[in-house]
Amino acid sequence: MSENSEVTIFDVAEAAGVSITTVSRILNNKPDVAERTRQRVQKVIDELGFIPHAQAQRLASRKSRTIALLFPLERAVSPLEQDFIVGGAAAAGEENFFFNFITAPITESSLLNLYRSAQVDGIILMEIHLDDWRVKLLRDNDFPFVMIGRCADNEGLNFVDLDFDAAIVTAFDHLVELGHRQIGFLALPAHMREQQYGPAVRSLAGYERARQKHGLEVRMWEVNIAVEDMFDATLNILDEQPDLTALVAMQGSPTVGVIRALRQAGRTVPDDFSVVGFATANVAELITPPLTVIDFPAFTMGYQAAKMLIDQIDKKSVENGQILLPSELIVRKSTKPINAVMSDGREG
Amino acid sequence: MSENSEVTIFDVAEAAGVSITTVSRILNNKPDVAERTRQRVQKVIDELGFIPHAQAQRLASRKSRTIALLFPLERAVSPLEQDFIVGGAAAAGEENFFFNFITAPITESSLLNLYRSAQVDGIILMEIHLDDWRVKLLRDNDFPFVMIGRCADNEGLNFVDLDFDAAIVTAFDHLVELGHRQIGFLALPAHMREQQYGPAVRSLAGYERARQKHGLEVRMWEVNIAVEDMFDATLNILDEQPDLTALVAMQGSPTVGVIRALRQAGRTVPDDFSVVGFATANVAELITPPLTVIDFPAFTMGYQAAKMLIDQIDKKSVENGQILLPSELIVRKSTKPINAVMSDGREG
DNA sequence: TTGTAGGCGTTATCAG
DNA sequence: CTGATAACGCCTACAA
Repeated sequence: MSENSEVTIFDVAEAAGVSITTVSRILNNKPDVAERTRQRVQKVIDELGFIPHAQAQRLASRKSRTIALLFPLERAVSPLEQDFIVGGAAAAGEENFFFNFITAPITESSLLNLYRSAQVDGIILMEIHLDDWRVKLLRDNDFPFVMIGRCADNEGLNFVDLDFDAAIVTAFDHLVELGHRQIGFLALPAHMREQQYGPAVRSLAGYERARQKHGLEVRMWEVNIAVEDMFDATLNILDEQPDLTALVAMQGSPTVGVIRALRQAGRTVPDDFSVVGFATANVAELITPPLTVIDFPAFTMGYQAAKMLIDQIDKKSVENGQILLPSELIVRKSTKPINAVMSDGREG
Repeated sequence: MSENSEVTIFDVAEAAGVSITTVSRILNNKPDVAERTRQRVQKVIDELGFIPHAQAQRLASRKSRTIALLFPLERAVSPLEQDFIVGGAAAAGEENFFFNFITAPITESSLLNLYRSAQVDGIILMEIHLDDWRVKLLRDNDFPFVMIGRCADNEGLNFVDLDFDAAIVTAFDHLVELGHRQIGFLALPAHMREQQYGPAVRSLAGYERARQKHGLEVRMWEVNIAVEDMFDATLNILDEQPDLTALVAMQGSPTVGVIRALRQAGRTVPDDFSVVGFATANVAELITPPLTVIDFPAFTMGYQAAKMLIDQIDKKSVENGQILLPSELIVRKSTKPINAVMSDGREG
């Protein structure tokens, strides 16, 4: 194999005694080539170490074979979502697509330019709001994209999302089954709800459903996604409502703050108090005690979103373009039946 | 602004009454254009909503303005390194470079093809071994790249790495200063050392230095990077050497397994036993008690590597191409002076 | 300061 | 099944 990186399709054609058209056909696995010719040319390609020039291919074919994930760094979302990246890249790699990872803040024109400049064939959007300007823009311009998350109206849109509503109901079902009745809900911060951030709104709806389903009182607080804030909030809450025996929290890994506050307040998890969180397996295992959670399959979500997007780009159609992942409860060591607990929070 | 995405440089030239050369000059901020002309043409560009075709630019200019991070998924490295991605992408975005994130397994030819096919202008390599075939290959072919990590011989190479050797010494200094003398070292697994994985080898060297500096006995074990393995190993170690009062661990977040094992063995951290780990702030805060660590600044490392690579590509030279980050000890709640502890591990 | 002309390395169309 | 030839959209000497 030659080391010459300047070999072009012309050189191959000349050396093989065919036209560049034929070489191009072979490069792109077109059917209309004689098997003998194919083999002869392929041999020359290998001998010369010819590698097609990606940019030239993209210019001529008008396809970039590149997708991008828009990852809004500035919103400082939970590290839960980190695995979207890895999952998306893995899927793109399998399909021989390039995976662009973009963290720069996006504007209307920069978003459109991504397509107009032919840099990408499609985009994965995350941090979706119920009424999302990016979604409108891309849909109106008929640009291929897939959402991780979903809007209020998803007609004709492709997405993969977790069923946050059902997830919260599942969490409450679990606690009620363990005998808990005084259960608090730590919702995402108010500004997320106000901005109509999907998970914030839907988890709240789930809470309402769960509450009514089990006839529970309203015990809900909106808390920032940070260990300190979770810690402080929990102390205050215990102070106000010492009869609580369990909490469900949306905030992911910072839920460790809840457990620390409980310990400081003299409540042991899970003996005196149960906690259900929201996290990937990795994080849940780090927390002490290992956290019973609604699983957050970030890798899978990124993976499926990328696959779906590539389908959309290649085939212009997707078999199932709306994947709503069911919530899966993983019971670890932070929840326990209440019957071992007295109403004052001490062991019986 | 027009919405027509089919506007080309020809249309702009025609509408502005200039040649495409002039338009090109303005697009690329070349100096030799009359200010009046520039403004007139710029106005037309805006009015027409012209966006240069990225692939065409790349083909003609022979530059992709794209860098890639090769992230070896199969080796299942610690999640510490996840933030390399975000840091690298942030830096690339600032420099107007595209950031390709590649997780597919790489071969000699696929690595070379990345350059030969003109898909990328440069690469960030991670998981560097002292004698790394990828490094040799890229250096021999004179392809731009930067390492996160470093080889044994780094002559003429660019990298950003943590000083693992010094880091371990720092950790031991801290413990010795607290009065500890029976200190164990949980090294990275043997296969990493055998494969000459940089951090594995260098942390071991650091351990030897620290041991001799302080006149400590050899108390070293190679342990897998997994909570369970850390847990089991710690129980065995405590059984063998009950006089231990502190451990230094290289494994990152799974070090939580050490703390759990200590608790199970009746040792409380930090009252009866001190632990120093290796982790990012995020993870260290999740562990209970919050872990005293050598900080692992993954975001910064990814960021600096990308900046350095882009420097190398643009200017063909780098001012300081070998960044060895000093180790920074962050004292949290998992270490404590020994004088409060009796030799049998109970409080005095 | 501006324009002309010739690539850049492919793919695609249409004849043969 | 194969081959000219014209795009693809832009950049870059070189000339004016």
